[in-house]
Amino acid sequence: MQRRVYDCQVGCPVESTLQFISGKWKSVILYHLIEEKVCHFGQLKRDLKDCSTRMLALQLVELEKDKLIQKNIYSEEPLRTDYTLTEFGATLIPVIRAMSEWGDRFNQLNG
Amino acid sequence: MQRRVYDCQVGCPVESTLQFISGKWKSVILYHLIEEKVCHFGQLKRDLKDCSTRMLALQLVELEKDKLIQKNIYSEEPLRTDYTLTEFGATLIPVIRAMSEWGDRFNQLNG
DNA sequence: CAGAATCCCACTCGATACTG
DNA sequence: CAGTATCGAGTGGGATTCTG
Repeated sequence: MQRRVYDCQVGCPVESTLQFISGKWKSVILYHLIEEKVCHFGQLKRDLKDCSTRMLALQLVELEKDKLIQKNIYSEEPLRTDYTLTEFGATLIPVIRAMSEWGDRFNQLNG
Repeated sequence: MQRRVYDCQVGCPVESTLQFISGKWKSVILYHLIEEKVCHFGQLKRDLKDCSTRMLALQLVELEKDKLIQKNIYSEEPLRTDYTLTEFGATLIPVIRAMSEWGDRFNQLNG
């Protein structure tokens, strides 16, 4: 689950952005976090039907490393965790929003 | 270079969008086409420094299959081709724009 | 519930060489 | 110039099992 290496010396802004959101499920995860504010692991697991447990965990780790999301652990039984956007992650809202709006329109036109 | 399989029955709009732009270099190619209107193969090759010839060709084929871009062939010597956005491809401009704007801001703040 | 660890195959994708 | 063809190493990522 390496982040892709884009050459950002040349300063291509799209490549810069991709470094953060190009992971297989990252933008979908961010989308759900934007819509639902707070998400548990199992909930994301259900939302992302085709994403394996392993993949979900890996993507969450990377998003957290990149400071886009924050993981909150509650030491209860049973174990409980949730994820929220950080302030930095929230700066991506316009990007994710643009993607979801395009997808919504596409879905409307194509059933 | 398969397009990724996201479950779009559930209608996640972000997944719908990703079906079109999640290829490794697709959004970067679209970005250059938006900025420069018309691009030749060799020009894109130079712009996308870390993208191999093979990858560039594959991504262009997929973008064309998806009707996002149009390939125009001129039977001259030497061979000449160029690529432009289709109308459908142009509907993605807000998405790509959002990505490039975020990347611009990020690059400013981080050198 | 929320993940980490292992296994392992299919596919990705770069390098190289070739074509019209 | 604008690609295609072939080869092969590397890894992405699913399935499964295990832990606290």
